[in-house]
Amino acid sequence: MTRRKNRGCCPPAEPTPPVPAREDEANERLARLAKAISHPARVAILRMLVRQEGCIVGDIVDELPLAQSTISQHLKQLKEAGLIRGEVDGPRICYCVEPGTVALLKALVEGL
Amino acid sequence: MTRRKNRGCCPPAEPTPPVPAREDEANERLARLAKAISHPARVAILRMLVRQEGCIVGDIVDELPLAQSTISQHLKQLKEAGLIRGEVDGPRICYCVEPGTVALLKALVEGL
DNA sequence: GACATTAATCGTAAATCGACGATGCACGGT
DNA sequence: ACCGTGCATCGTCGATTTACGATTAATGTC
Repeated sequence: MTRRKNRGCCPPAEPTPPVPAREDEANERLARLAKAISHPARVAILRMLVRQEGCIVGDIVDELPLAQSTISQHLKQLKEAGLIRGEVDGPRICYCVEPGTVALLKALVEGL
Repeated sequence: MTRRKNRGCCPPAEPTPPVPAREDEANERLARLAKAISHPARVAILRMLVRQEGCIVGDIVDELPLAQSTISQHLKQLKEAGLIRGEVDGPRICYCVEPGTVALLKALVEGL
């Protein structure tokens, strides 16, 4: 059994950031978040994490037809956008969604 | 008076495309739409068109600190993603939102 | 028909992206 | 203390993006 699920390794979520009042800032924020999910692999990763199916990098590598280093780079981009967070979990690293940022993304898109 | 608004040059909207059933396809679709709004200028343009404030390219060029050719390229990307549509309006070209595609984008993001 | 206006396209340069293999690093286990 | 495992980072390559000025194409006007 190599499948690992629902590790529950990702505690306190940050509060949802507010939608920027100035439109320019909202545009920048939305553009940054959109860019983070502008690649199918990153969307797939985000979905996996939302479903909490295997937040360990190895699980993600198993699911996607990409090299480990490539996955790592996609994770980095998602993390830099604030959409996910990585916690050290023993020798591994557990990624999980940052629900507030996802909520902000939804709000920004809804506000279009 | 150089400001031009609400030309109403954009008739029948296409119906909202369905959210793809297969997750891969949904990921690809979302990634493509996200990429289309992954630049602040394109978000700004989309907002202008949603508000129907000046759908003429000249108006957009006036609003943004970018060269005409650059704006034209951004418009092309939005058009290729299906988010906007351009209609010939005399010597000018009137762009407007494709509401169905915007709705699809909202649905895909909401489904994350 | 000549001309101005409007917007798309072309050509180009700099920066970024996406992918990979190879390497490095931190941690646990023995 | 030494491996082995798991992941990040580095170096590289080709492809794509973003920006601009210059040019071209299409339309309306005189």
